[in-house]
Amino acid sequence: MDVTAIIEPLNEAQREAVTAPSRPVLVLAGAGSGKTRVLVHRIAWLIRIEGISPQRLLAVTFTNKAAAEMRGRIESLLDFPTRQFWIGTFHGLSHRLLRTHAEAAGLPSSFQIMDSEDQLRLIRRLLRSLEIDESEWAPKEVQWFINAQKDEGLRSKHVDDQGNAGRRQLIDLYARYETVCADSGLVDFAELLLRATELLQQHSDLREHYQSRFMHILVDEFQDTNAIQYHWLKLLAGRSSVPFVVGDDDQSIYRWRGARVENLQSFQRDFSDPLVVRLEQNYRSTGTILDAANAVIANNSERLGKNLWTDGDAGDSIKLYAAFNERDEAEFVVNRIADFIASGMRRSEVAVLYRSNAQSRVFEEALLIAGLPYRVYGGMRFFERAEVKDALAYLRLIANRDDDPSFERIVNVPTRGIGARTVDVVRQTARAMGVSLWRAAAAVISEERITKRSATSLLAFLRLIEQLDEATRSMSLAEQVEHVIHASGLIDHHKNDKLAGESRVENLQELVSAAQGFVADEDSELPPLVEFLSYAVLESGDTQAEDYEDSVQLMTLHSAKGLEFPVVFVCGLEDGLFPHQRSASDAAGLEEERRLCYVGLTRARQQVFLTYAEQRRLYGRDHYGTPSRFLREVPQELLEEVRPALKVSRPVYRRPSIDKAEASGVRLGQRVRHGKFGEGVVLNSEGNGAHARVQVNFERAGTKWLVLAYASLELM
DNA sequence: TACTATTTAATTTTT
DNA sequence: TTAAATAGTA
Repeated sequence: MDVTAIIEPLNEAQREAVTAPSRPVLVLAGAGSGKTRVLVHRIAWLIRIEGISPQRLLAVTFTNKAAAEMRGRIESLLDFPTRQFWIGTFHGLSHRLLRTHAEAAGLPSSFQIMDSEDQLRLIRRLLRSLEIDESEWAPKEVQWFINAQKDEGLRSKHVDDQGNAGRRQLIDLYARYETVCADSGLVDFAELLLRATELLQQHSDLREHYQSRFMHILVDEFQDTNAIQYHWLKLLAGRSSVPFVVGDDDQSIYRWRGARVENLQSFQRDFSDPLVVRLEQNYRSTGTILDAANAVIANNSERLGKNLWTDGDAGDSIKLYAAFNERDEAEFVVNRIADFIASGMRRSEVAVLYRSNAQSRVFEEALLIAGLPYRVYGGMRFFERAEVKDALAYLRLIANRDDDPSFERIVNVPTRGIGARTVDVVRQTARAMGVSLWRAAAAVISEERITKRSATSLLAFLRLIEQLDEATRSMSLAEQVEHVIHASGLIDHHKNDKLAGESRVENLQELVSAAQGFVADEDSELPPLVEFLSYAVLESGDTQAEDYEDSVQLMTLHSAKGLEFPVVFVCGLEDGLFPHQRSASDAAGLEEERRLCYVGLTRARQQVFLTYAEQRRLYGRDHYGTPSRFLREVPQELLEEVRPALKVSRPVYRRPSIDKAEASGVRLGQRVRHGKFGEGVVLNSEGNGAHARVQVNFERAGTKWLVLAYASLELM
């Protein structure tokens, strides 16, 4: 392979990035500007032209999907296996480091990973054992707190209580949580990163080893990195590695889970003399779509600045539909989809995007009526299904008896006469003795702390696990799984269930297939089972098994990031829904919503439809919203309002134009001042014209409904 | 222990 | 509205 094959398909900016000399590179890659191509070609360039050994490259992504795609594209471009080459997610690579250096990291060699659900269960159990009322501390909040600290790189001992008693308790819970995890040999997702970072920080020999090994470190979606990930990168890069990061500040939509766009700026400060390349030529969308997206995002401040352009056609105008209510909205969308399909388009070429998952329902119903197959993104993944997790819990307990969450999960699944009282005694004993539930169970039996009958049941459970371990020791992984799902009684348990039993049994059998298809690392000294269990957590599988049927794509704006479709519907464009009410109170939140809108628009290749509903049923109540402010940010000349053919069934309703809604000036989240009640925030509004009313939450006077025409509110 | 009634809370998501 | 979690009952 010569230079031309790598360079030929690139434009000038892409070429500049791909062929950059050995110095830090920051690629600001706009939507649809070929960022994956740049990463893949950069790697090809480094290997083929610079002659760098693949072992000396590290490529990091956020999702397994992105990692797999990159791997695939490198293989097809270079026609060369990428086995020895480190491409993976932050979590996957951290996991690899921790497995390789478990001892140095202070972890048992057979440590296991908890997913968020496991983590939440563990926290719930912790709160219960401390007799902390869940109404005082919602387990979710505690979980959020702990993860947020870890994402910032902080251990419980590092967190400042700021003289706040509530915070002090959270920190205390964090500390106890750390102890429980350590005792059970469990590691949560954030812990993978934090622990790996500490490993590199505390062991200079390892740090230097990896720093000199990885000559080049490539990072995808850099705007999504959080504090610990950035720290991780800096440690791995050291002084000698050359970082090559690709990101887009305008597509940063994960600030709420710790992502720091500022890392883009920090990068320019922390790495000397970086080359900054902007990819602004877009190969995806029509000129009209790009103009609209550029105009919307221009309302954000503190951008690094970018303007997408295309040398393609302007294309069709953007269509706007003002629906009467959410059902009318869905009907409109589905009718349009039917038109597109009638004109020869495939169903999978159309995507319906919305802000929150709850919105999918109405679209699903309408698609069902129209007989159009669809696929909803998100939801339960294979390895997250309850029955699959039960089976995995058996396997985890076989691999590690101290795994308390797994013990709790299956001690009485299927029911074997071990009731809540028995488990309670075991829990208390475990706590008093400072040992795992497994050891405590043995003690409870020998010390006769429970009834004879309970003791028999509990002993039978302990024997079962021991037997499963012994019986499967010489088996292959798949045989092992097969044996466990039968001998544990799980299969029979679900067979008895008439309702959902059949699919559960199928899923358990699917787990055997997954084990069969799992290729364990040849070099690893760990049992394949331990590796498989980690794989199951880190790569929890697809939301749905590949459905081969051509179907309309339904998803949230968040999950649409990185995808593209010829036709895109962005729905529910109402203030309060999109931008979401809960992001409306501060400027940063609003800007993130706007970026989300930008992401939505730039998913489309040919045609964008924007819709909003004047009336929307949410949580059983009708809401009368104003059209989203983002609609007003799309230049009028790019928009074409679509009106439905008049229908008899439709109530006669004066549809306020967007401009009129703007004229009222009162929007959700808007701060207002009232002569008598003082200052407050607009929570809700309904009606129009002289009847328009708004609900305002006043700081001093509480929540009130006011008629706009009389209240004379002052906008702030 | 399993089923039923009641309460509660409700962006966005990957690992 | 509705789904999920919890509390109460047979």
